Amino acid sequence: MTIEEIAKLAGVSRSTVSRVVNGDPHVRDEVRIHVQQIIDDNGYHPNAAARSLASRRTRIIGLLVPRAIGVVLQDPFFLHLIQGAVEGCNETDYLLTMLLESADVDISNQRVYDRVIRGRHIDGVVIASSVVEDPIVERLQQDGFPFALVGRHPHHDVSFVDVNNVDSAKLAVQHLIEHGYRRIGCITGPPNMIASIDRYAGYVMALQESGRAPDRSLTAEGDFTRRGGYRAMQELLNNGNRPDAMFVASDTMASGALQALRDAGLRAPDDVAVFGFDGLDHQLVSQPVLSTMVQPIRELGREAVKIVLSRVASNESAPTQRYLPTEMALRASCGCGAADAAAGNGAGRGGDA
Amino acid sequence: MTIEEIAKLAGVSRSTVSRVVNGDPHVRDEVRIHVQQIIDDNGYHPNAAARSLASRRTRIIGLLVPRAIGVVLQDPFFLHLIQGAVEGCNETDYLLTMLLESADVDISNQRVYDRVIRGRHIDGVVIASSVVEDPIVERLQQDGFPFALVGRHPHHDVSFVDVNNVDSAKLAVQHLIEHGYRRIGCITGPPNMIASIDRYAGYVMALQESGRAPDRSLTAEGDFTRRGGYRAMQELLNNGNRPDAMFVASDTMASGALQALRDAGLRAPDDVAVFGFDGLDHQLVSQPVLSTMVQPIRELGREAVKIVLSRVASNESAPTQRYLPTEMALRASCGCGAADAAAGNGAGRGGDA
DNA sequence: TTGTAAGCGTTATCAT
DNA sequence: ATGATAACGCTTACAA
Repeated sequence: MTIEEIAKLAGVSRSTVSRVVNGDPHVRDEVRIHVQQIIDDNGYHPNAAARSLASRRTRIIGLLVPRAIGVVLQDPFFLHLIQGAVEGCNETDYLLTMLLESADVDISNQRVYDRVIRGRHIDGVVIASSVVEDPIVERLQQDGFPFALVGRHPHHDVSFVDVNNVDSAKLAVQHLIEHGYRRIGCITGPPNMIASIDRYAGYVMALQESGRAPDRSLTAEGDFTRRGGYRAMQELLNNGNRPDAMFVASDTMASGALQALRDAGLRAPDDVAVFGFDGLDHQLVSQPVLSTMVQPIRELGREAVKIVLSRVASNESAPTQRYLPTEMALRASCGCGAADAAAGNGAGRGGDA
Repeated sequence: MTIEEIAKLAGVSRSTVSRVVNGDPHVRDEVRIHVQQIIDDNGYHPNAAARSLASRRTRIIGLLVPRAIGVVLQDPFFLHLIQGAVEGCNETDYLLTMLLESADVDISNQRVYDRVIRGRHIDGVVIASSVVEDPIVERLQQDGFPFALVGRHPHHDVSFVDVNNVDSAKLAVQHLIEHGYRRIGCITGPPNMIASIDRYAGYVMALQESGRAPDRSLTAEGDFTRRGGYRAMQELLNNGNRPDAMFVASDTMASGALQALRDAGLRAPDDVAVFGFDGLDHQLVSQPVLSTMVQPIRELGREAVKIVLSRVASNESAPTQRYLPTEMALRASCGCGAADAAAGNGAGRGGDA
């Protein structure tokens, strides 16, 4: 079935069929209905390649998931991000395609880049990486290809959407301080990710502003996985310098940390309080219920799509850098009691930067 | 940059450039090198839409991940499957695109289907669903669209790749029987998935062949998630009829079950032995080390891609139904001692069906 | 081995 | 509001 055949069947020109397909208002209702009928009857769907070639638009945007597929997809954070991005696309009649890099071969990733980006398979791309100095950002910038990051980027010319990780982490730690904990430790994310750096910075700032110096022996490095959080917590427990509270840079790690406490015969929050980050503890088996700093992850995904689309529409426009607000969810693990209610508490700046 | 410009720069016709780009051997080496040089110098990459339109091939295959994005992507099983599929594509210079269905709206999924499949965005599709009577299978069959399932399908006309879940589960349970356990329970997967049904069937067969009747009070239903396994195990422990061994239909669930045992103050394998399925316990925090039936998940992904590609190449060919072998990994949780070695033990039929 | 030319199925511009 | 007609950038017989 081609547009030509439909045109013939409907007794109109292919221009008219094209207009109907694309919702052009300049078609008589009578004609539109008739043509649409024939389209439906024959199960006609426009050929994507022909359409893209003629319109110079694919109506697809990519979601680039950087290497380490395993690590990445395992994190529930990504599920929400993806879901948000899919929603953002659906709302605008775009298609989302996940671009997967193979774990090992760097060359083949390069090939995928060329094929997909330079070959104009997609109109724009959302990048869910956010490691410091990801080379792909520069490539895209040079190619003048529309893109947006989920996770802030230092360069003022790069579009992104994020939460304010520094302020949010700081608020979380301040909350622990208000509880009266004296030895507040931290499990960080990988040191090459901006979110890790920012959250750690917030942790340090909160301590410093309350007149304390951060103690390196209370800090351990995780990798945003449950197992990483488990090991980091174990490490801290084994070095003989036990904290009475922990700020953990992700809920996934926090769930591992809680597990480590349990396995060590310790109780949270009585022996060690725990505060997480992300707001997806309900996806995990966590007990006690985790207190956490909630990010609007789905919104981040949607917003990233919106930004990309706006850049697709007009590539000349100024870059968009947007921060979405976070919210504290105070539950049992920080010592707030069994109350399961969330206390609203915007930490992000909100609105444009 | 278009092929035309490159041709002009190289002083050849665009056919020749096309031949070089596509690795056609009918080009003089001298010319090929010269043209390639110019291509590289100018960073030329063929336009995907134009290429597809002319060749009637997109060189993309889709990986359709059925609804419930959350449930599905969370399972490490999928990570391996995806990785395998990506590899299979890389090897053949195809692109893999993940087709995501939005969680809620059924209509939009339909739209995606039409746009992607009927619009010929992709040449073929791997379906990672495997729920009983997935309507999409029939749709694809009717449309004559190349596809392959990961997970067997009862219809003889449908191509798929799978392991023999019945036999494999049976072997696992027989192993538990050989250990001397008397009250062997089972945690199943969702009842609408073929893999669940088959594994449960294997469990029942093993019991029956050893002269026992399966006891419904020793069986609980999970959903292939860690949490689901946790709850199912709790349920069995609470009904007062404690098993001395468990066959759990996935490692993810098994890890939850082990957790439930620990939380109940029981030890594995001494109080309750546990045998898993999948072979991805190392991804999980499991203690003791889980005995499990290993599936070659990545191979399943690769193989599914291969099958789809062969059907793309010649749509007329007979459907391919292939079973890959499984392997028992006997570790501590079934009572085999701390030995971490894997005992080879092909359970699949191997080769074509 | 290389070039010529005819599509591939749309959209977009310009008349009417 | 509708219809011709010229792109869009490439592949692919077919000719040379």
